[in-house]
Amino acid sequence: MGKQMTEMLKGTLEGMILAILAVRPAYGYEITARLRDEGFSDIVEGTVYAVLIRIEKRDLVDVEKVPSEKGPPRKVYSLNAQGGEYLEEFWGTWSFLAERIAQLRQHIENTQETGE
Amino acid sequence: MGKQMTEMLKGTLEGMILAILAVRPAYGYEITARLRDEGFSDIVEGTVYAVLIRIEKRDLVDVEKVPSEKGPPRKVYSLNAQGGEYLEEFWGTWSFLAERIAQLRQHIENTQETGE
DNA sequence: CCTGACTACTCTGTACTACTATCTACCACT
DNA sequence: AGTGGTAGATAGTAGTACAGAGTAGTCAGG
Repeated sequence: MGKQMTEMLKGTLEGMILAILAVRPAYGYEITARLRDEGFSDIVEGTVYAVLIRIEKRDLVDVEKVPSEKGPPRKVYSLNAQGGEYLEEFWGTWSFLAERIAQLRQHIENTQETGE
Repeated sequence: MGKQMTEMLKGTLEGMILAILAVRPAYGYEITARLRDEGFSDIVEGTVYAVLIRIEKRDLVDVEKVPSEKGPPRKVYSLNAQGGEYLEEFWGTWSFLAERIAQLRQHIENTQETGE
């Protein structure tokens, strides 16, 4: 994983996982696989589990143990009301940051064009 | 500063500062003030200086001491070639992440509409 | 003239938190 | 016994927050 990406994931990975859970409940291994499919190719499983444990402790998700055909039972996480609120906050924070950064980028492009 | 914002700044603040320097050279105090103007109202000076020292050590910027009318001499930072490359990388990483997150958000909205 | 208050400016040290790497361990089927 | 799905622990690295110190000018009041 690139160093820049690693740092950027701090503060966003948690939100992304909550967002995934907002679509539908899922378990750790599945979430890892989905993230990998979406291009976060070398995300570490341990990282995802750490996030899941954290959000469970903060009571942002409900947990249900479901037996799987292979291996130990899955822990299926689903977003609860509190988690929904937290996710809303996340979108707010993210939007703010993304807008500022887009602005900065725009500013640079204008500068280069006009040679300010 | 909100906890979520604090975490999100990890990995992005550095890029933002480089982006500011890409527009024109600047010194620490000035950068802090500009960030504050743009809405990052409670960013701490010490945080900015830490980033500046780091990017100087990594040789992403050139430094010039300029006497100021008030107070100690300013350290004016300007982006060098290597810093420019690094900033390009940053935009790449950021774009990737921002796109995925936008996709996730879109997905949630669609889910809510159609009740998938 | 001198002192103290205020502003501009830089830098340092400690604490907190998140992600990574690596490893352990469990379970079921072949 | 081996393979693949599944969960978790631990130690290490790195970035930001916060608090505070230090330096160098200006200006008001005595």
